[in-house]
Amino acid sequence: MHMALKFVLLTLLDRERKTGYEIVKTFESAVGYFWSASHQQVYRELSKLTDEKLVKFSSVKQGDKPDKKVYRITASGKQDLHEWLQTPVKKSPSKDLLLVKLLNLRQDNVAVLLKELDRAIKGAEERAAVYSGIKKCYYSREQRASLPLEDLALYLALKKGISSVAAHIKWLRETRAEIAGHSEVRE
Amino acid sequence: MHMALKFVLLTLLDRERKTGYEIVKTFESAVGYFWSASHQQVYRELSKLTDEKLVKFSSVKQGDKPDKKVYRITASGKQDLHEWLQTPVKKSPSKDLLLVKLLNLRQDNVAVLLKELDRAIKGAEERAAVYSGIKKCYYSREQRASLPLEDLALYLALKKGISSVAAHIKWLRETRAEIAGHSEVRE
DNA sequence: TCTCCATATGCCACTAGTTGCATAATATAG
DNA sequence: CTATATTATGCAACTAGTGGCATATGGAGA
Repeated sequence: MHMALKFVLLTLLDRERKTGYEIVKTFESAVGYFWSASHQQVYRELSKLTDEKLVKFSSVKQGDKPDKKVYRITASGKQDLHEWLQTPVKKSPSKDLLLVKLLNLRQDNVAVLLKELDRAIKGAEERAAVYSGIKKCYYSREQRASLPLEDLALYLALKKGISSVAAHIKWLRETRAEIAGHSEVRE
Repeated sequence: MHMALKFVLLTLLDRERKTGYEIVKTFESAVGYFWSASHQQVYRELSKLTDEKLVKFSSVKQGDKPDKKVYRITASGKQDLHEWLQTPVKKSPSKDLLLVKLLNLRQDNVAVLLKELDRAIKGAEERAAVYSGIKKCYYSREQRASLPLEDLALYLALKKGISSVAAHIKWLRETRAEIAGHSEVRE
Protein backbone atom coordinates (compact mmCIF):
# COMPACT_ATOMS: atom_id res chain seq x y z
CA MET A 1 0.00 0.00 0.00
CA HIS A 2 3.05 2.16 -0.37
CA MET A 3 2.20 5.74 -1.41
CA ALA A 4 -1.31 4.60 -2.22
CA LEU A 5 -3.20 7.86 -1.71
CA LYS A 6 -0.69 9.66 -3.91
CA PHE A 7 -1.58 7.48 -6.88
CA VAL A 8 -5.28 7.58 -6.14
CA LEU A 9 -5.16 11.38 -6.35
CA LEU A 10 -3.02 11.32 -9.48
CA THR A 11 -5.46 8.89 -11.08
CA LEU A 12 -8.44 11.12 -10.29
CA LEU A 13 -6.66 14.27 -11.48
CA ASP A 14 -5.56 12.50 -14.64
CA ARG A 15 -9.23 11.90 -15.42
CA GLU A 16 -10.23 15.52 -14.82
CA ARG A 17 -9.13 18.62 -12.91
CA LYS A 18 -10.71 18.91 -9.50
CA THR A 19 -10.56 20.83 -6.23
CA GLY A 20 -9.69 19.08 -2.97
CA TYR A 21 -13.29 19.46 -1.95
CA GLU A 22 -14.51 17.75 -5.11
CA ILE A 23 -12.08 14.88 -4.54
CA VAL A 24 -13.50 14.34 -1.08
CA LYS A 25 -17.01 14.36 -2.61
CA THR A 26 -15.82 11.76 -5.13
CA PHE A 27 -14.82 9.52 -2.23
CA GLU A 28 -18.31 9.93 -0.80
CA SER A 29 -19.88 8.64 -4.02
CA ALA A 30 -18.94 5.87 -6.44
CA VAL A 31 -15.16 5.82 -5.91
CA GLY A 32 -15.82 5.45 -2.18
CA TYR A 33 -16.61 1.77 -2.74
CA PHE A 34 -12.94 1.05 -3.24
CA TRP A 35 -11.11 4.03 -1.80
CA SER A 36 -11.71 6.89 0.55
CA ALA A 37 -9.83 9.47 2.56
CA SER A 38 -10.78 12.25 4.91
CA HIS A 39 -10.63 15.88 3.79
CA GLN A 40 -7.58 16.51 5.96
CA GLN A 41 -5.72 13.67 4.35
CA VAL A 42 -6.63 14.88 0.87
CA TYR A 43 -5.60 18.50 1.46
CA ARG A 44 -2.33 17.47 3.10
CA GLU A 45 -1.48 15.08 0.28
CA LEU A 46 -2.38 17.65 -2.38
CA SER A 47 0.01 20.21 -0.91
CA LYS A 48 2.70 17.55 -0.68
CA LEU A 49 2.15 16.60 -4.33
CA THR A 50 2.29 20.31 -5.22
CA ASP A 51 5.68 20.60 -3.50
CA GLU A 52 6.87 17.63 -5.52
CA LYS A 53 5.58 19.29 -8.74
CA LEU A 54 3.38 16.30 -9.55
CA VAL A 55 0.25 18.46 -9.51
CA LYS A 56 -0.37 22.18 -9.73
CA PHE A 57 -3.35 24.39 -8.99
CA SER A 58 -4.87 27.67 -10.00
CA SER A 59 -6.82 29.67 -7.44
CA VAL A 60 -10.30 30.59 -8.55
CA LYS A 61 -12.02 33.55 -6.90
CA GLN A 62 -15.71 32.95 -6.38
CA GLY A 63 -16.88 36.10 -4.55
CA ASP A 64 -19.78 34.49 -2.79
CA LYS A 65 -17.98 31.34 -1.55
CA PRO A 66 -14.36 31.02 -0.37
CA ASP A 67 -11.72 30.83 -3.11
CA LYS A 68 -10.97 27.38 -4.43
CA LYS A 69 -7.85 25.69 -5.77
CA VAL A 70 -8.43 23.74 -8.95
CA TYR A 71 -5.74 21.07 -9.20
CA ARG A 72 -4.47 19.38 -12.33
CA ILE A 73 -1.79 16.78 -12.95
CA THR A 74 1.57 17.85 -14.40
CA ALA A 75 3.65 16.06 -17.02
CA SER A 76 5.91 14.59 -14.35
CA GLY A 77 2.83 13.55 -12.39
CA LYS A 78 1.57 11.70 -15.45
CA GLN A 79 4.91 9.98 -15.78
CA ASP A 80 4.89 8.91 -12.10
CA LEU A 81 1.38 7.55 -12.52
CA HIS A 82 2.34 5.69 -15.68
CA GLU A 83 5.32 4.08 -13.96
CA TRP A 84 3.15 3.02 -11.04
CA LEU A 85 0.71 1.36 -13.43
CA GLN A 86 3.52 -0.89 -14.67
CA THR A 87 4.51 -2.07 -11.19
CA PRO A 88 2.48 -4.96 -9.74
CA VAL A 89 0.27 -4.14 -6.75
CA LYS A 90 0.97 -6.19 -3.66
CA LYS A 91 -2.32 -6.82 -1.91
CA SER A 92 -2.27 -5.95 1.76
CA PRO A 93 -3.30 -8.73 4.14
CA SER A 94 -6.99 -8.37 4.88
CA LYS A 95 -8.03 -7.55 8.41
CA ASP A 96 -11.37 -8.61 9.72
CA LEU A 97 -12.48 -7.68 13.22
CA LEU A 98 -15.57 -9.85 12.94
CA LEU A 99 -13.36 -12.93 12.65
CA VAL A 100 -11.33 -11.71 15.63
CA LYS A 101 -14.56 -11.55 17.60
CA LEU A 102 -15.38 -15.07 16.46
CA LEU A 103 -12.05 -16.19 17.94
CA ASN A 104 -13.70 -15.48 21.29
CA LEU A 105 -16.21 -18.25 20.60
CA ARG A 106 -17.07 -20.04 23.85
CA GLN A 107 -20.37 -21.11 25.39
CA ASP A 108 -20.64 -17.89 27.40
CA ASN A 109 -20.13 -15.72 24.31
CA VAL A 110 -22.45 -17.50 21.88
CA ALA A 111 -25.40 -15.14 22.44
CA VAL A 112 -23.27 -12.00 21.98
CA LEU A 113 -21.67 -13.33 18.83
CA LEU A 114 -24.98 -14.39 17.29
CA LYS A 115 -26.21 -10.85 17.88
CA GLU A 116 -23.11 -9.47 16.15
CA LEU A 117 -23.64 -11.83 13.21
CA ASP A 118 -27.25 -10.70 12.91
CA ARG A 119 -26.11 -7.08 12.78
CA ALA A 120 -23.56 -7.98 10.12
CA ILE A 121 -26.18 -9.82 8.06
CA LYS A 122 -28.54 -6.87 8.24
CA GLY A 123 -25.77 -4.44 7.26
CA ALA A 124 -24.62 -6.59 4.36
CA GLU A 125 -28.16 -7.01 3.06
CA GLU A 126 -28.66 -3.25 3.11
CA ARG A 127 -25.43 -2.78 1.22
CA ALA A 128 -26.51 -5.38 -1.34
CA ALA A 129 -29.81 -3.53 -1.82
CA VAL A 130 -27.99 -0.21 -2.38
CA TYR A 131 -25.69 -1.81 -4.96
CA SER A 132 -28.46 -3.45 -6.94
CA GLY A 133 -30.42 -0.20 -6.85
CA ILE A 134 -27.47 1.64 -8.38
CA LYS A 135 -27.08 -1.06 -10.99
CA LYS A 136 -30.72 -0.70 -11.99
CA CYS A 137 -30.60 3.11 -12.17
CA TYR A 138 -27.29 3.75 -13.85
CA TYR A 139 -26.45 0.59 -15.71
CA SER A 140 -29.43 -0.65 -17.69
CA ARG A 141 -28.69 -3.17 -20.41
CA GLU A 142 -28.51 -0.54 -23.18
CA GLN A 143 -26.38 1.89 -21.19
CA ARG A 144 -23.96 -0.89 -20.32
CA ALA A 145 -23.40 -1.90 -23.93
CA SER A 146 -22.45 1.62 -24.98
CA LEU A 147 -20.30 2.38 -21.94
CA PRO A 148 -17.08 4.09 -23.05
CA LEU A 149 -13.87 2.45 -21.87
CA GLU A 150 -13.13 5.33 -19.48
CA ASP A 151 -16.39 4.78 -17.59
CA LEU A 152 -16.24 0.99 -17.52
CA ALA A 153 -14.14 0.90 -14.33
CA LEU A 154 -16.91 2.21 -12.08
CA TYR A 155 -19.28 -0.42 -13.42
CA LEU A 156 -16.69 -3.15 -12.84
CA ALA A 157 -16.17 -1.87 -9.28
CA LEU A 158 -19.91 -2.02 -8.70
CA LYS A 159 -20.00 -5.59 -10.00
CA LYS A 160 -17.20 -6.48 -7.61
CA GLY A 161 -19.12 -4.97 -4.73
CA ILE A 162 -22.21 -6.96 -5.67
CA SER A 163 -20.43 -10.29 -6.00
CA SER A 164 -18.39 -9.94 -2.83
CA VAL A 165 -21.30 -8.81 -0.70
CA ALA A 166 -23.33 -11.79 -1.96
CA ALA A 167 -20.54 -14.21 -0.98
CA HIS A 168 -20.25 -12.46 2.36
CA ILE A 169 -23.97 -12.80 3.12
CA LYS A 170 -23.88 -16.49 2.24
CA TRP A 171 -20.93 -17.06 4.59
CA LEU A 172 -22.56 -15.04 7.38
CA ARG A 173 -25.77 -17.11 7.20
CA GLU A 174 -23.89 -20.42 7.16
CA THR A 175 -21.71 -19.28 10.05
CA ARG A 176 -24.71 -18.19 12.07
CA ALA A 177 -26.37 -21.55 11.51
CA GLU A 178 -23.22 -23.47 12.40
CA ILE A 179 -22.68 -21.61 15.66
CA ALA A 180 -26.33 -21.83 16.64
CA GLY A 181 -26.30 -25.58 15.90
CA HIS A 182 -23.03 -26.26 17.72
CA SER A 183 -24.17 -24.52 20.88
CA GLU A 184 -27.67 -26.05 20.92
CA VAL A 185 -26.23 -29.56 20.90
CA ARG A 186 -24.24 -28.83 24.01
CA GLU A 187 -26.97 -27.12 25.99
CA MET B 1 -10.84 -0.08 13.70
CA HIS B 2 -10.35 1.80 16.92
CA MET B 3 -7.89 0.04 19.29
CA ALA B 4 -8.11 -3.03 17.11
CA LEU B 5 -4.69 -4.57 17.81
CA LYS B 6 -5.29 -4.21 21.54
CA PHE B 7 -8.34 -6.46 21.37
CA VAL B 8 -6.68 -8.89 18.99
CA LEU B 9 -3.89 -9.40 21.52
CA LEU B 10 -6.31 -9.66 24.43
CA THR B 11 -8.31 -12.26 22.47
CA LEU B 12 -5.22 -14.34 21.77
CA LEU B 13 -3.97 -14.09 25.38
CA ASP B 14 -7.42 -14.99 26.67
CA ARG B 15 -7.16 -18.25 24.73
CA GLU B 16 -3.69 -19.08 26.06
CA ARG B 17 -0.60 -17.44 27.52
CA LYS B 18 1.99 -16.58 24.89
CA THR B 19 5.21 -14.66 24.31
CA GLY B 20 5.35 -11.76 21.88
CA TYR B 21 7.34 -13.94 19.55
CA GLU B 22 4.67 -16.65 19.61
CA ILE B 23 1.98 -14.06 18.86
CA VAL B 24 3.91 -12.95 15.79
CA LYS B 25 4.19 -16.61 14.73
CA THR B 26 0.43 -16.95 15.21
CA PHE B 27 -0.05 -14.10 12.74
CA GLU B 28 2.14 -15.94 10.27
CA SER B 29 -0.10 -19.02 10.42
CA ALA B 30 -3.88 -19.46 10.59
CA VAL B 31 -4.82 -16.19 12.33
CA GLY B 32 -2.87 -14.33 9.65
CA TYR B 33 -5.78 -14.86 7.26
CA PHE B 34 -7.77 -12.22 9.11
CA TRP B 35 -5.24 -10.29 11.15
CA SER B 36 -1.55 -9.65 11.26
CA ALA B 37 0.96 -7.26 12.75
CA SER B 38 4.72 -6.85 12.63
CA HIS B 39 6.86 -7.86 15.59
CA GLN B 40 7.56 -4.22 16.40
CA GLN B 41 3.88 -3.45 16.61
CA VAL B 42 3.22 -6.48 18.82
CA TYR B 43 6.04 -5.75 21.28
CA ARG B 44 5.10 -2.08 21.52
CA GLU B 45 1.43 -2.88 22.10
CA LEU B 46 2.28 -5.54 24.69
CA SER B 47 4.31 -3.09 26.74
CA LYS B 48 1.52 -0.53 26.47
CA LEU B 49 -1.02 -3.12 27.63
CA THR B 50 1.34 -4.01 30.49
CA ASP B 51 1.43 -0.34 31.57
CA GLU B 52 -2.37 -0.32 31.50
CA LYS B 53 -2.41 -3.52 33.65
CA LEU B 54 -4.50 -5.37 31.05
CA VAL B 55 -1.81 -8.03 30.64
CA LYS B 56 1.19 -9.10 32.72
CA PHE B 57 4.22 -11.22 32.02
CA SER B 58 6.72 -13.43 33.78
CA SER B 59 10.27 -13.61 32.48
CA VAL B 60 11.48 -17.09 31.77
CA LYS B 61 15.22 -17.77 31.71
CA GLN B 62 16.20 -20.22 29.03
CA GLY B 63 20.00 -20.39 29.26
CA ASP B 64 20.60 -21.37 25.68
CA LYS B 65 18.27 -18.85 24.06
CA PRO B 66 17.54 -15.26 25.19
CA ASP B 67 15.07 -14.87 28.06
CA LYS B 68 11.44 -14.67 27.10
CA LYS B 69 8.40 -12.90 28.54
CA VAL B 70 5.34 -15.06 28.80
CA TYR B 71 2.27 -12.80 28.79
CA ARG B 72 -1.15 -13.54 30.21
CA ILE B 73 -4.35 -11.54 30.42
CA THR B 74 -5.36 -9.97 33.74
CA ALA B 75 -8.83 -9.76 35.25
CA SER B 76 -9.22 -6.17 34.08
CA GLY B 77 -8.00 -7.20 30.63
CA LYS B 78 -10.72 -9.84 30.52
CA GLN B 79 -13.26 -7.23 31.49
CA ASP B 80 -12.10 -4.86 28.74
CA LEU B 81 -12.28 -7.67 26.21
CA HIS B 82 -15.75 -8.65 27.36
CA GLU B 83 -17.00 -5.06 27.04
CA TRP B 84 -15.54 -4.81 23.54
CA LEU B 85 -17.37 -7.99 22.53
CA GLN B 86 -20.67 -6.30 23.36
CA THR B 87 -20.00 -3.24 21.22
CA PRO B 88 -20.83 -3.55 17.49
CA VAL B 89 -17.85 -3.50 15.11
CA LYS B 90 -17.97 -0.79 12.50
CA LYS B 91 -16.48 -2.17 9.33
CA SER B 92 -13.82 0.06 7.82
CA PRO B 93 -14.35 1.04 4.17
CA SER B 94 -12.51 -1.43 1.97
CA LYS B 95 -9.61 -0.16 -0.08
CA ASP B 96 -8.67 -1.81 -3.31
CA LEU B 97 -5.67 -0.62 -5.32
CA LEU B 98 -6.55 -2.94 -8.21
CA LEU B 99 -9.79 -1.01 -8.73
CA VAL B 100 -7.85 2.25 -8.55
CA LYS B 101 -5.64 0.95 -11.33
CA LEU B 102 -8.71 0.03 -13.31
CA LEU B 103 -9.84 3.66 -13.01
CA ASN B 104 -6.93 4.36 -15.37
CA LEU B 105 -8.66 2.34 -18.07
CA ARG B 106 -8.01 3.88 -21.48
CA GLN B 107 -6.94 2.39 -24.82
CA ASP B 108 -3.26 3.04 -24.11
CA ASN B 109 -3.45 1.26 -20.74
CA VAL B 110 -5.42 -1.81 -21.75
CA ALA B 111 -2.37 -4.05 -22.20
CA VAL B 112 -0.86 -3.07 -18.84
CA LEU B 113 -4.12 -3.61 -17.01
CA LEU B 114 -4.74 -7.00 -18.62
CA LYS B 115 -1.28 -8.02 -17.43
CA GLU B 116 -2.13 -6.86 -13.91
CA LEU B 117 -5.40 -8.80 -14.00
CA ASP B 118 -3.55 -11.92 -15.10
CA ARG B 119 -1.19 -11.55 -12.17
CA ALA B 120 -4.14 -11.11 -9.83
CA ILE B 121 -5.87 -14.20 -11.24
CA LYS B 122 -2.74 -16.28 -10.80
CA GLY B 123 -2.26 -15.03 -7.24
CA ALA B 124 -5.88 -15.67 -6.31
CA GLU B 125 -5.80 -19.17 -7.77
CA GLU B 126 -2.70 -19.98 -5.74
CA ARG B 127 -4.38 -18.70 -2.61
CA ALA B 128 -7.45 -20.80 -3.37
CA ALA B 129 -5.25 -23.88 -3.75
CA VAL B 130 -3.56 -23.24 -0.40
CA TYR B 131 -6.92 -22.84 1.32
CA SER B 132 -8.40 -26.02 -0.08
CA GLY B 133 -5.20 -27.88 0.81
CA ILE B 134 -5.55 -26.75 4.41
CA LYS B 135 -9.20 -27.73 4.45
CA LYS B 136 -8.32 -31.24 3.24
CA CYS B 137 -5.49 -31.72 5.75
CA TYR B 138 -6.95 -30.25 8.90
CA TYR B 139 -10.68 -30.39 8.45
CA SER B 140 -11.77 -33.76 7.18
CA ARG B 141 -15.45 -34.56 7.57
CA GLU B 142 -14.96 -36.46 10.86
CA GLN B 143 -12.67 -33.87 12.39
CA ARG B 144 -15.13 -31.12 11.48
CA ALA B 145 -18.04 -32.83 13.21
CA SER B 146 -16.21 -33.14 16.51
CA LEU B 147 -14.63 -29.68 16.44
CA PRO B 148 -14.92 -28.08 19.88
CA LEU B 149 -16.54 -24.65 19.96
CA GLU B 150 -13.23 -22.95 20.80
CA ASP B 151 -11.61 -24.25 17.61
CA LEU B 152 -14.55 -23.61 15.31
CA ALA B 153 -13.55 -20.00 14.62
CA LEU B 154 -10.44 -20.91 12.64
CA TYR B 155 -12.46 -23.26 10.46
CA LEU B 156 -15.07 -20.57 9.86
CA ALA B 157 -12.31 -18.12 8.94
CA LEU B 158 -10.94 -20.63 6.47
CA LYS B 159 -14.39 -21.07 4.95
CA LYS B 160 -14.66 -17.32 4.60
CA GLY B 161 -11.32 -17.20 2.84
CA ILE B 162 -12.39 -19.94 0.46
CA SER B 163 -15.71 -18.37 -0.46
CA SER B 164 -14.37 -14.86 -0.90
CA VAL B 165 -11.41 -15.94 -3.00
CA ALA B 166 -13.77 -17.92 -5.24
CA ALA B 167 -15.99 -14.87 -5.75
CA HIS B 168 -12.89 -12.79 -6.42
CA ILE B 169 -11.58 -15.15 -9.08
CA LYS B 170 -14.96 -15.18 -10.80
CA TRP B 171 -15.03 -11.37 -10.88
CA LEU B 172 -11.43 -11.15 -12.09
CA ARG B 173 -12.13 -13.51 -15.01
CA GLU B 174 -15.30 -11.67 -16.02
CA THR B 175 -13.52 -8.34 -15.75
CA ARG B 176 -10.64 -9.55 -17.86
CA ALA B 177 -13.02 -10.78 -20.55
CA GLU B 178 -15.01 -7.55 -20.51
CA ILE B 179 -11.95 -5.33 -20.90
CA ALA B 180 -10.43 -7.54 -23.58
CA GLY B 181 -13.74 -7.52 -25.47
CA HIS B 182 -14.30 -3.79 -25.16
CA SER B 183 -10.88 -2.93 -26.47
CA GLU B 184 -10.93 -5.44 -29.36
CA VAL B 185 -14.10 -3.90 -30.75
CA ARG B 186 -12.43 -0.52 -30.97
CA GLU B 187 -9.17 -1.67 -32.51
C1' DT C 1 35.42 -20.02 9.46
C1' DC C 2 31.86 -17.47 7.68
C1' DT C 3 27.32 -16.87 6.78
C1' DC C 4 22.75 -17.59 7.30
C1' DC C 5 18.64 -18.99 10.04
C1' DA C 6 15.74 -19.31 14.27
C1' DT C 7 14.74 -17.58 18.79
C1' DA C 8 13.71 -13.41 21.43
C1' DT C 9 13.41 -8.56 22.33
C1' DG C 10 13.70 -3.73 21.48
C1' DC C 11 14.75 1.52 19.57
C1' DC C 12 14.06 5.22 16.21
C1' DA C 13 12.31 7.53 12.42
C1' DC C 14 9.20 7.41 9.23
C1' DT C 15 4.41 7.10 6.51
C1' DA C 16 -0.71 6.61 6.82
C1' DG C 17 -4.89 7.88 8.72
C1' DT C 18 -8.19 9.91 12.50
C1' DT C 19 -10.26 13.44 15.47
C1' DG C 20 -11.04 17.82 17.02
C1' DC C 21 -10.85 22.43 16.15
C1' DA C 22 -10.77 26.87 13.32
C1' DT C 23 -12.10 30.08 9.67
C1' DA C 24 -15.14 32.35 6.42
C1' DA C 25 -19.18 33.07 3.35
C1' DT C 26 -23.98 32.10 2.03
C1' DA C 27 -28.36 29.76 2.33
C1' DT C 28 -32.12 27.60 4.52
C1' DA C 29 -35.09 25.96 8.23
C1' DG C 30 -37.27 26.65 12.60
C1' DC D 1 -32.74 35.61 15.24
C1' DT D 2 -30.46 31.55 15.84
C1' DA D 3 -29.03 27.08 14.52
C1' DT D 4 -27.59 24.17 11.08
C1' DA D 5 -25.92 22.86 6.39
C1' DT D 6 -22.90 23.61 2.25
C1' DT D 7 -18.79 25.14 0.10
C1' DA D 8 -13.82 25.49 0.82
C1' DT D 9 -9.51 25.22 3.21
C1' DG D 10 -6.30 24.30 6.86
C1' DC D 11 -3.54 23.23 11.71
C1' DA D 12 -2.28 20.32 15.66
C1' DA D 13 -2.24 16.31 18.17
C1' DC D 14 -3.17 11.93 18.17
C1' DT D 15 -3.31 6.47 16.89
C1' DA D 16 -1.86 2.79 13.61
C1' DG D 17 1.51 0.59 11.03
C1' DT D 18 6.21 0.13 8.34
C1' DG D 19 11.23 -0.30 7.67
C1' DG D 20 15.80 -0.22 9.18
C1' DC D 21 18.79 -1.30 12.59
C1' DA D 22 20.63 -3.47 17.02
C1' DT D 23 21.62 -7.23 20.24
C1' DA D 24 22.35 -11.84 22.07
C1' DT D 25 22.71 -17.03 21.53
C1' DG D 26 23.01 -21.40 19.24
C1' DG D 27 22.65 -24.53 15.32
C1' DA D 28 23.21 -25.86 10.30
C1' DG D 29 25.36 -25.71 6.06
C1' DA D 30 29.10 -24.04 2.62
